[in-house]
Amino acid sequence: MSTPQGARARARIEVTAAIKEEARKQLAAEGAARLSLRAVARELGMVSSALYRYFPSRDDLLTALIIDAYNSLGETAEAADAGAEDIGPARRWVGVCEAVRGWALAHPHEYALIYGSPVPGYSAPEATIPPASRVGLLLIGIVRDAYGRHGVARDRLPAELEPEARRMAVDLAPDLPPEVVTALVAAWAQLYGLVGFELFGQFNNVVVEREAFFRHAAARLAHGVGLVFP
Amino acid sequence: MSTPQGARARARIEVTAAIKEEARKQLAAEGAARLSLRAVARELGMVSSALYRYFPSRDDLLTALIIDAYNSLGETAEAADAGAEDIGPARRWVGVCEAVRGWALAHPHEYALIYGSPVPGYSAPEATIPPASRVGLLLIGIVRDAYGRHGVARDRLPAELEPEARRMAVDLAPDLPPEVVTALVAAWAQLYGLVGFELFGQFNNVVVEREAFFRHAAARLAHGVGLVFP
DNA sequence: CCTCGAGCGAGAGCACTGCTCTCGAAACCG
DNA sequence: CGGTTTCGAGAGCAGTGCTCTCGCTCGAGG
Repeated sequence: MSTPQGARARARIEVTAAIKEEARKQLAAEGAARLSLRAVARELGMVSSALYRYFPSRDDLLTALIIDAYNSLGETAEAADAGAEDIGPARRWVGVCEAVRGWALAHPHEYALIYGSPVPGYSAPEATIPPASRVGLLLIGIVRDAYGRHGVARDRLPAELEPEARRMAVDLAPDLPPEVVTALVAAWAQLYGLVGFELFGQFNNVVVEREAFFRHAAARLAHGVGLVFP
Repeated sequence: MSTPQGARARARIEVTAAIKEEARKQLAAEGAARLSLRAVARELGMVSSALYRYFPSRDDLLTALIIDAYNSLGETAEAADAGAEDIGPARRWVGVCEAVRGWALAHPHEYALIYGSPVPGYSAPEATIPPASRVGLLLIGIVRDAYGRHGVARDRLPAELEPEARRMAVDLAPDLPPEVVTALVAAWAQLYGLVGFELFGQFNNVVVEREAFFRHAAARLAHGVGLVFP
């Protein structure tokens, strides 16, 4: 599996990678909607129909880019948290949030591809689910660590949400209290609200010092899931 | 201005409205990226070039739809809050949030148009700013009312954010304390994170009882800006 | 070693898009 | 009434995703 036998198989891998690379370049430059199969093929010196030997449709190419983007974001977030166990859970949380924001600012079109409006008529295939979960799992892990070491603050759930909260806890983090898991899921979504508003221009003429604003908001999110600063 | 003189001016208004209506229909059915000028013209029994007498480009038509969408959302939110002064600020806040979510679920493609990834190469014109502000202003108004009547909970800002917080307060709500305005702006963005995640499928296989989950999250947002339930 | 099928690139072509230009008819205004 | 503006129709351009066919070439099986 790691060593393709023939020259043909090797070429296929290389061409596939070259297509993705060129597509990613166009995505970064122009955005998903302006990504053109023909332009990618042109840039690679092939004819557009040849590209269909590698990706059955434009959507499949986009899906490959989506998976790569999720993994790139996940890797960035994980790298930011690596070896940071001793700075305390709240700081780790804020660090991961800042890594997500930083990645989004550096790759706006890729961020838009995965967290903006989904391409119309396009529904994410199964293969995107694990890469898409990486940041969420990382955040869960931070709270789990905190819960195990110093405990976390908790507040009560309304009765109507208790069954759902228990269900989410079983699915996502059976070792955490349901009210914490609920807060975690909400904070996860809210994080992307903050990033998206900054990225998509909703903060224009509203927030100027965005980094400081974001850091503070992320710290409040941490507080909301029960993490405390030492 | 209210009574167009000639039959020509009247016809122009009617045709413009018909174009927008048909475009909105296609937008709702297929999404912004698949909205086609030619298809709109075809459906209206005109030829595509005729449509350019009314909208100089596809982007201009989209802009008109964006403004309408902002106004529709704003109207819905304002209607939900109308005459609700006596249920208390926290309940009013949650009510407005639920109205936003309800509108988004009812008009997913229009929501994606205004709060999803911006159309590539497209930057929002001045004319979209006032309609886009309606929900934000409504939320500010609720907190202002609460502040005037019973006061709001406040927590401290980090030093690095104080100048920015004061600046935002001057711009948005000079009568509110800067830390409340800061929390308000963050909550405003976070609200759209919650709605967007639900709408764009990020909650699939994660959150099931979405209405109850959202109500709870919105209540926590209210708490975050200092509103308390009676 | 040779052969035959599978993989591959090129090219033509289809149906579609946004947009421009021109032309003739209709409506408006002095 | 006459001149000007406004409008719809049509043709056309450059671009898109995608399909199909045609040869060439590579490589696995006999």
